[in-house]
Amino acid sequence: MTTVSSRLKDVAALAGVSIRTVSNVVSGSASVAEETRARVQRALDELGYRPNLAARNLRAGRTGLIGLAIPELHSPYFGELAGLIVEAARQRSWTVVIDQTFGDPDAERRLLDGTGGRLVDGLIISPWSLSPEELTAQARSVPVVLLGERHPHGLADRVAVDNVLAADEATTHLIGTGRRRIAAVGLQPHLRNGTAHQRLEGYRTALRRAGIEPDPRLERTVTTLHRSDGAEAMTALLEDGVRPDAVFAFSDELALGALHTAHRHGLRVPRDLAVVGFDGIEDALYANPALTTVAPDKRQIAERALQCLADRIYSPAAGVPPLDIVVPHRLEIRASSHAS
Amino acid sequence: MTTVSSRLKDVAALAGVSIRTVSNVVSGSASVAEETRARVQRALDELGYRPNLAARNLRAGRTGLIGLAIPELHSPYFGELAGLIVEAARQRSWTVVIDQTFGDPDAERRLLDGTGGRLVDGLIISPWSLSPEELTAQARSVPVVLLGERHPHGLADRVAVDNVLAADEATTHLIGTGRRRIAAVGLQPHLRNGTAHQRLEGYRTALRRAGIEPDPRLERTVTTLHRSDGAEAMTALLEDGVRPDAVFAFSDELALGALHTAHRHGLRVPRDLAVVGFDGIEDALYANPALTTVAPDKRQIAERALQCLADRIYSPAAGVPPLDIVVPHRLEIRASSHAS
DNA sequence: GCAGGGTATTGCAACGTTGCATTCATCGAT
DNA sequence: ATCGATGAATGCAACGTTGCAATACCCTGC
Repeated sequence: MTTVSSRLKDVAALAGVSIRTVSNVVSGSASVAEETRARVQRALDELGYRPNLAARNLRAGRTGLIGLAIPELHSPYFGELAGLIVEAARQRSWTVVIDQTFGDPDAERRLLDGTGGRLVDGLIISPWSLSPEELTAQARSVPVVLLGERHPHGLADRVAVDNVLAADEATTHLIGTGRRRIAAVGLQPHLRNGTAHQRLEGYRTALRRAGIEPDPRLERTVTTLHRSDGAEAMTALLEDGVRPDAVFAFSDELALGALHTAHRHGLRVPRDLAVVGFDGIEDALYANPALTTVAPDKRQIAERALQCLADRIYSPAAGVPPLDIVVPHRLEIRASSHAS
Repeated sequence: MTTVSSRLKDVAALAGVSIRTVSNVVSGSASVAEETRARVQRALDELGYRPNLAARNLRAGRTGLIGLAIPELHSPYFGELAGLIVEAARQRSWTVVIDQTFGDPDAERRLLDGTGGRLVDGLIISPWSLSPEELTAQARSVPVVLLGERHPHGLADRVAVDNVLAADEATTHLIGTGRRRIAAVGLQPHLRNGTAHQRLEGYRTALRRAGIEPDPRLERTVTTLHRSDGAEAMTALLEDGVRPDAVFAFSDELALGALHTAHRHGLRVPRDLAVVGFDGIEDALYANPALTTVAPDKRQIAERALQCLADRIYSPAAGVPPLDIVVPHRLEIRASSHAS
């Protein structure tokens, strides 16, 4: 049974050397005689020494923690993304603390301005309810990387897919399968979040290019991006009699909800209705039928975001302008949008 | 624009008082004259003071962090659970650091014995590959709560549903819909994890009670609990010609994978095949058809686990024996298991 | 035999905070 | 007038670690 708590001091006493030498052995940086190192190592093992991170951090001025702020962990997209970020962070010897904002603008603001203490060395935030202006207005105590949100002259790096292009591709694909009455599900005018707006833009662009005038009755607002919202929007679409022959949902969850409602109403997918989602979550692959989706390269999002943080944290050259990193996406075409 | 970093010292200098007085104002514990408090408060605001948590933690011997170790964040069950735990932790002013073990026994061991430093005040772990014996053998540097795993004479508190009972209920429900050839998907003999074993036990008990002798060919092993494993197991079941009329999957993901394969093979659910899952994830509700599932009360799991930690951390009475907390579950009956 | 250069080890100080004890002033009770 | 009690503010020390500089020692080369 190891001791609950032992410090460099205790190890030093046991090994008959100074605290500093033990520290040198632990860090492995300075040169230590082989014999001494062995003796100290034995003492370390015997006492089960574990470094006190609070002390280490106090000394170093760093905590080794980075924050990840996302709207909600239970949604598949953010769950998958968070998993990749935690993994990538571990490779860089960082630990991730996760905060859920639930789309609350105050929570997002609080995290950005660092209220609540200098706990983290950097912050990755997927903003939801803050406008681009607000995101850029804050003074920052730590480097920040924004996920997904566009910010013209921001103070922070940004990593995201090209939402306009991706939405355009998805819509163009649907047009290519012969659809003409394509609904867009996922507008969120109540939020200042720009993502939905960009996807709508891509959707309309694709329609116009094909000579189809966007029909406002086919553009549907949702409260959140959950399955239930997609189900409700689909119900409304069917009841309003606008007779869509396809749905482009701004998230896979919305698409899955729409799919569910379509089935309930006896529609056959993709014969009567094609469905395309956005996010590339794993559920999409196993939906019935398998859901076509725009899949951002999430692994690369995680990687690039951490790379940005690392650069800012370890080389704090104040002059470097914020980066705007566009990660690739792929349109995964599956059964839900095959030609009817 | 606030200063990037200011300490009690700086605030004290600006307000013309001692460091200690500023500390008293910040903590609000000692008595401070109203006029002084106001002046200090103004200085605090002006400098944008944020406490240095490393220093505070070093002094207090606590970090205010708790660890959450789960196999993987991207699976819906753990994503949902993690979200609830993060939320419940915040209500107790704790911050959660998340670790993914990916079922690696070494990773689990490392977390339990505290290698890697005393970062957290407590640990919630959902063990996957460690046997009950190993889980109890470790000396612990911090309080630990186990999720899901049974451990007869453990050193740690445990929070879980009654797996045997829950599996029994699910199987009994299937029998009640007239099924007789009920497959069990999710055995994991390669892991020492007891969960699958308990669910198998409940499954067999229910069969025998109904006078059905368990058929080994209907009991299927999986590598992990992902959708793909469920899909593969279903494929094997169909190809082996054992002709099941129902599937009880030990996780919802397995069930969704099985559902997917069943559809591909032209089986109609629930007419030709009934499917029941386990975990109560949100996808289950929106599957086609909606998936019957055994839903543990996840919110209560999160609450009780944190309550255990709080008790151990704040009242470290060494004598209190480990608790074994059974949280309720509900069998959510949906279309996937309606009578054929 | 001594300068010069390396290796091995050490002590001191500091990171920013808070517990404890102390100081000083004020006020009411004796 | 004196004492004790109370309120307000402060100084000191310590939490455990590591950067820096200093020390002591040994070896090589002239």
